[in-house]
Amino acid sequence: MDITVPEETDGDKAPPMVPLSHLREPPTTKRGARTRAALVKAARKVFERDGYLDTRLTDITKEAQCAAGSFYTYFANKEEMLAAVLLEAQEDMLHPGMARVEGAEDPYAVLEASNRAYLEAYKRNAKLMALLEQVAQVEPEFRTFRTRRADAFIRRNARGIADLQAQGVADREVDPMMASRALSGMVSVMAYHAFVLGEGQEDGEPVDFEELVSTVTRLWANALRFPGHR
Amino acid sequence: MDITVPEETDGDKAPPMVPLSHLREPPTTKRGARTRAALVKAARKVFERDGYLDTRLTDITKEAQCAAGSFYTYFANKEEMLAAVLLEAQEDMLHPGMARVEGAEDPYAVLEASNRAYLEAYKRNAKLMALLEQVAQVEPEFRTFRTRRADAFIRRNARGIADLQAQGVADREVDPMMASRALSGMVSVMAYHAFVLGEGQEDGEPVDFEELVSTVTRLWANALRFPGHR
Amino acid sequence: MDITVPEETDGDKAPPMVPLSHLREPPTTKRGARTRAALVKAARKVFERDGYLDTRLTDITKEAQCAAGSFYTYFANKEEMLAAVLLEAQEDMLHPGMARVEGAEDPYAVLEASNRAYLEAYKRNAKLMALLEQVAQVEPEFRTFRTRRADAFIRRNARGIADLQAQGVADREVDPMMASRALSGMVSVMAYHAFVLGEGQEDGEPVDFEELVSTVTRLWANALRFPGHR
Amino acid sequence: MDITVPEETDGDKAPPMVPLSHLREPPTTKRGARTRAALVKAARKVFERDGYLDTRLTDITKEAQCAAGSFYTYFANKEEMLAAVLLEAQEDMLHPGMARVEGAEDPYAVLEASNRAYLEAYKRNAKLMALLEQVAQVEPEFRTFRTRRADAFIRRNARGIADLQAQGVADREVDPMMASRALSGMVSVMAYHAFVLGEGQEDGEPVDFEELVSTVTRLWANALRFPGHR
DNA sequence: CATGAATGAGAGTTCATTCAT
DNA sequence: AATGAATGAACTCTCATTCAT
Repeated sequence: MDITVPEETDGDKAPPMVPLSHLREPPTTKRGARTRAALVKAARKVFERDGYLDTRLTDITKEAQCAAGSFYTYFANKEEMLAAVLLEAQEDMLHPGMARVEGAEDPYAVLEASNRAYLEAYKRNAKLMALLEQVAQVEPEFRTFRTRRADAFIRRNARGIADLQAQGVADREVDPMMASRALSGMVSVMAYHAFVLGEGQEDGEPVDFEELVSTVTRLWANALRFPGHR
Repeated sequence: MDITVPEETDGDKAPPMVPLSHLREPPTTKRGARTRAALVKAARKVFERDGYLDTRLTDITKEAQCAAGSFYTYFANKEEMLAAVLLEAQEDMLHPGMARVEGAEDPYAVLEASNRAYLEAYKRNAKLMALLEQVAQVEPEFRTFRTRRADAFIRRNARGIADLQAQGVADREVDPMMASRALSGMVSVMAYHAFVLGEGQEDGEPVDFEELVSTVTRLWANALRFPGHR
Repeated sequence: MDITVPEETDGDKAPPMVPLSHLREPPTTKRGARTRAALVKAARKVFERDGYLDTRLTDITKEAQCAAGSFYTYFANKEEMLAAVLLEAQEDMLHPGMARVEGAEDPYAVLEASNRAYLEAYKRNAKLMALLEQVAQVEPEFRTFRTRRADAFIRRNARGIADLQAQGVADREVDPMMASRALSGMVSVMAYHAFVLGEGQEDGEPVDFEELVSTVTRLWANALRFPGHR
Repeated sequence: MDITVPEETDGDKAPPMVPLSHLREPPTTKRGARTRAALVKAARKVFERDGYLDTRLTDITKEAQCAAGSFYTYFANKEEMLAAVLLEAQEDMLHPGMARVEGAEDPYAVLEASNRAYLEAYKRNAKLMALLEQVAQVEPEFRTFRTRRADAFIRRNARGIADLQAQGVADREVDPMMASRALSGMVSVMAYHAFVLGEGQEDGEPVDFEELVSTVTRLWANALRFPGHR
C-alpha cells in the first residue's frame, strides 16, 4: 500500500518501534542464547494459539521446555516477552519489499503492487496481526505501538498521494493525510476481515485473494480519481 | 452510512443482537428495578472509564452503592452485565434515523447525510464503541456480536450500492458486497480514529467533524464513480 | 424386628425424639397453617431429591411457591425444617404395628413378621431413611436422634431376646443387648443396601423382597439357636 | 472377617480402589516431597478432627504451615486431597494380614481370628473410617469407593461361606452372597458402634473388645450353623 | 403474614513473581 | 544459568439471613 515516490526518505528508521526497549541484557553464553530463543519461539506459538490474555507464563515455559523461573532471566514480564516476539517478527511484518516506482511508471500498477504486497504480508502474519490487535486493546503500550506503526504507513502513503496530486493525477480536493488514513484503513480493515476473521468462520467463501487486491485497488484509484480508468 | 433505498425492508428485525439472552428474571418490584438500573448505569460508567478487563464486579457495586452480592440478583457475571449495558444503549448506537431517499433525490446528498448520521452516532457513543472494540478482542461472544452488527450495516449498504449500479450511477465493476465492506470499513476506521483514539491523544488537531464527513463522503462517491463530480 | 413380648411397656413414649424441640409457635391463622404445611411438604420433596446439603432454603420456598422470607416465619433454619419433616414422617417410620405375640405363639413366625414389617417400613420410607443417614453424618443433633431411634429398637429387641433366653429357646451365652445390637444392625444394613443403595445402582438384580425377609430371619433365628430348625 | 480358604486368589488386585486417579504430578524434588507429605499429614489430622465438610483448605495449609496456594501445587481440590489421604492409609485399612487356614483347621478358630483382625484394623483406623462414612454420604465418588471396598470383603467372605457349605459345615439353605452381606454388615455395624460412636459418647461402658470379638464370632457361627457348638 | 430484594462474610481458586537449591 | 516449589494478594461467586414495603 506504499505508493511513496522512491526518493522520499521516510522517518521509519526510528528505533525498533517496539515498546519496552528496556529489554534485559542479552545472554552471554551459548546456552543462554538457546534458552532465550526457545522462549521467544514458544511465546509466539502460545500467544498465537491462546491469545495474549489467556497465556500464562508457565504455558510459555512449558512449551519451551524450561523451568518457570528461567523466564525471568530474560524477560521482566509478559509484556516484554511480547515485545521480543514482535521485535523478531517486525522485519517481515513491517513493509514488504515495495517495488520502486520509477518516474514514468503507471501509478495504478504501482498502487496495485503495493496493495498486493501489503495484503500478502498481512496474510503471512495473520495470527500475529490478530494478536497485535488484541494486545492493542489491552495494553496501552502496545496500542501506541500499533498506532505508530499504522501512522508510518499512512504518512508514507499520504506523501504518495500528495505527489500524485502535484502531478495532477489525483483529486486535489482531499487532504492527502486524511485521504491516506481513510484508504489505508480501508485496506487494513479488509485484510483483518479476510485473514483474521475469515479463518475461524464457517462463512463459506473464504475471500478470493486476487479479487481482494483488485477491488481494493480499484476503489482506491477511483477514490482519488486516477485518470483514464478502465 | 446507510444508503439503502427506502422500500428495501431489511432483515434487521432479528432479535436483540445482544449476546447472552439468558438474562436473569427481571425485578418485579419498584425497588428492584431501581437497583438494577443503578447497576447498569454504574457498570456503563465504570466499563467506559476502566475498560472491561480492569473492572472488578465490586467496582460496579461500589459505584452503584449496593452490596457485592446484589450484583448476582440481576446478572450472572460480568459478561451478562455488559450485555445489559449494550442492550440498553443499542437503540441509540444502531443507526440514527436515516433520511429517506426519494426517487429523484441526489445520491450524493443521501450519502452525505448517511455518513453524517453514522459519525454523529459514533461520536455520541464513542466510549461505548471503544469498549465494544475491546471486548470483541477478549470475549468470543461479543466478537460475534460486533461482527453481526457490522454485517448488518454492510449488507444494507451493499443493497444501496447495488441499486445505484442498477440505476447506472455507480461503478459496475465492483462486487457490491465487497465494495460495501471496504467503504463501510473505511468510515468506521475513521470514526474509530477520530473519536476513540483522538480523545486520549495529545495529537493536537482533534479532527474537524465537517471535514471528516465531507472527505469520507467524497472518497466514497469517487470510489463508486458517482457521476457529475464537483 | 420387634420381638418384645406384649406386656413389656417400653420407654418409647419419651417425647418426639426429634431434635430441636424449640420449634416456633404454630401458625394461628388458616393461611399460616397452609403455608407451613406447603413448606414441610416441599422440604421433604427437595431434601429427598437433592440431599440435605445441596438443598438451599430458596429451593424449598420455590417448591412451596412462597417467598424466601416466609421460611423464617415458621422455621429458624434448615435444621429445624428437617426436624419438622422428620416429626411428620415419624409415625410411619417408627415401627409399624407389630403383631402381638401370644404366649404359645411360634417365635420364628413372630420374628419373621417383625422383620417383614421393619423392612416394609424401611422400603416405604427409603428416601427419608437415606436422608437421615446423610444428615446424621453432618449434623450432630441428628446423629443423636438417629442413635436414639436405633437404640430404642435395639433395647426392645434385647428384651425379646432376654425373654426367649429365659424360656430356653435362645442361646444363653450371648449378652442380649449386644446380640440385639448385632442382629438389629444386620437387618438395618441389609435394608440400607437393598432400598437405598439398591435403587440408583445398575446392579442388575434388585434384591427379592421375600428372599430378603427369609434370609434375614433365618440367620437371626440361627444366630440365637432357635430350636427345631427346618 | 475374611474366612476365605487360602488357595482362593481373589480379584482384589484391582487398582488402588481410590477415587480420582487424576492426581497431579508427583513432586520431583526433595522439598516438594516434604511439602506434599506435610499436606497429606495435616489433611488427615484436620479431616479427622473437624470432618470433611467443615474443613477449609486453609485449615489444612495452616496446619501444614505453608501458603494457601501451595495446596494447588499438589491437589486440585479437597476431594483429591482426601483421595490422597485414603490412598496412603489404604494399606493398613484394607485387610489386616489374615491368618492362613490350613485344610484341617478349625473353621471357628479361623473365623474368630478373622473377626479379631478386622475389628483391630477398624479400631486402629477408627477416625478414618468415621471420615469415610461421612464422605460417602456427601461425595458420590467416595460412596462408590466405600461400596466397592465393602463388596470386596463381602465377596471374599461369600466364597468362604460357599466352601463351608460345600464341606457340609454351614447351613446350605442360605445364599452365600446374601448371608455374607448380612453377616459382614453385622460386624461392620458393631465396629462402627464401638469405635466410632463409642468414642465421643459418655455412654459409660466402652465395649469390651474381647466380648465384641466373641459375640460377633458366636453369632456368625451360629447363623451358619457351624457344627459342634460349645 | 407475605414478599423478595439487600446484605456481606467467607470459601475456593489462579497465577505472576520470588528465591533457595 | 537453571530449576521448580513457595508465596499470597486478588478476585469471583454463594447463600443464609434480615428487613423495608
